Amino acid sequence: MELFLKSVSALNDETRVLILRFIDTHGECCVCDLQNSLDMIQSRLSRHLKILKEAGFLRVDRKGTWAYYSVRAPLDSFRIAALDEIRCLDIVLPKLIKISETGECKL
Amino acid sequence: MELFLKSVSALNDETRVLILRFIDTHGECCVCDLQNSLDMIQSRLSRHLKILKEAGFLRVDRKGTWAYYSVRAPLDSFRIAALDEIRCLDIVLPKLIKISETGECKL
DNA sequence: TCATTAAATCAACATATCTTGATATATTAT
DNA sequence: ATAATATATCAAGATATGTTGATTTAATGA
Repeated sequence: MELFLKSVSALNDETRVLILRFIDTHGECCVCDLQNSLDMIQSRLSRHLKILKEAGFLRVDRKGTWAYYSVRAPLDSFRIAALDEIRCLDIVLPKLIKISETGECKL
Repeated sequence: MELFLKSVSALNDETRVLILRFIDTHGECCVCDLQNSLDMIQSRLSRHLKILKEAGFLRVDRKGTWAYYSVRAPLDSFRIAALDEIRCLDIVLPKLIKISETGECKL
């Protein structure tokens, strides 16, 4: 029950659904690119990424000071079903802004 | 997005997961039997049944003063996946107490 | 009509969750 | 070591959600 509710409560927020959809669409993203792309302040984004990670939807790969988040694999059947549903949602997805690669990332 | 979040937030409560699992296991139940079986006060139960119904998981069939709730059919793929997951949860399920049929239902 | 009963709704309070700005931690470069 | 930067965490306030007891609504039967 606990694990199920952890998954469900992670999905129970419009911001997190957007983040999950964004990373699922664009693949591995670092936090500063997510900040720019999604126009979210850092503490807010960091909080939601943590919740999605602890609920089993995302994984992190740290390279130096950067943290790259991507969809965890493999996912169990329920999380796959949830992600499938999220892929079908009619969301206006912001463009990916890759500032991290140009070295302009100064937030 | 709205509909998805409505489904998800309906699942985001231990009480409602229990109710859904109980009705899924025992089939159509009237509110007073649910009160007795699950040992919940009436307003609490009524609230959660309403949320599960509006999220598309349950349907109601009224017969006189009684209201019989059952799992709605057909369910879409996401709700089916959620229900499948709930069926696998290790829950201590209370016994069904059918007071409505013996006419002892006086709460 | 009036009383009874099942179920729904309301109001008040308690608890949980989200947002923000400030602070802390950790890594890299000078 | 020091400074700068990326990310994480904390504290405070605002909003949402759950619980309870009281009230309302609707159907039945005397």
